[in-house]
Amino acid sequence: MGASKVDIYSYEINEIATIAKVFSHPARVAIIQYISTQEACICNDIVDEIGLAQATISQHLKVINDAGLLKGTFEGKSLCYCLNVDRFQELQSLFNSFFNKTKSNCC
Amino acid sequence: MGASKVDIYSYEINEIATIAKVFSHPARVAIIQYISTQEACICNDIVDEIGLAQATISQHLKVINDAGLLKGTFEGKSLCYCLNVDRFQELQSLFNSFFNKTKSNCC
DNA sequence: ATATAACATCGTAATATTGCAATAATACAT
DNA sequence: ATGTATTATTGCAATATTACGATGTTATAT
Repeated sequence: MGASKVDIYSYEINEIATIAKVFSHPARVAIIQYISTQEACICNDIVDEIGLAQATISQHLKVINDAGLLKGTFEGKSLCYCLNVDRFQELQSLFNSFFNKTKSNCC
Repeated sequence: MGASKVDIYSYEINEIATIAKVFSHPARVAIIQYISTQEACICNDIVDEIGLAQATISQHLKVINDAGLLKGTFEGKSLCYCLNVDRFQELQSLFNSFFNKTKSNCC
């Protein structure tokens, strides 16, 4: 086992879980936070900033990117990672609408 | 490896990741949503409602409970699982404050 | 053309998660 | 005390995730 039974849940439920998974690792939260603080499109300070190997950071960046959270401009020899604020806010909205509609009235 | 290097991140970052992990599995999202819809404290319909074995549901409930999201009253032979709305809203606030402070100004 | 710099990808080892059957524990009823 | 119903725990197998070194790839600089 070890595989989630994705097919038995609704689209919305899987969507929430997928979003949450992106933020479920501290390295990814740290990367997202760090990227957002940079005024200029600075790149591989991420590796220096966070104490993980370049391959590992790249792996996490892929997960973040797959969620649509990166907006990169590719200039010169260094790629540029920026937060896709529109998408970021979209995820926030999705999460909030899930939270807002989940109100218990028992106990 | 496979173990997250938790010690290299700030408390807040680990907190966000820990919260997100609770919601990162569709079964847990479904359980939380289902519990919230029940007016009375209904219990092990969860197993019938979601298509997983009782042991698996119990395991997921433990994760949800460890996050402080359950408020149970123990009456009769069946335990009662209710959503702890206060804690739920607390998590929502923590998440939102993370999202609100993460605003990119690049690209 | 070669070197270098910055990322991505591959392969692999270690750990975590998911899921279930079997079993234990608990609370109530008889 | 014994039986029954409900939930928890244990043990195990399968898969996923995390992390890193090694190697590719791509774009510039010389």
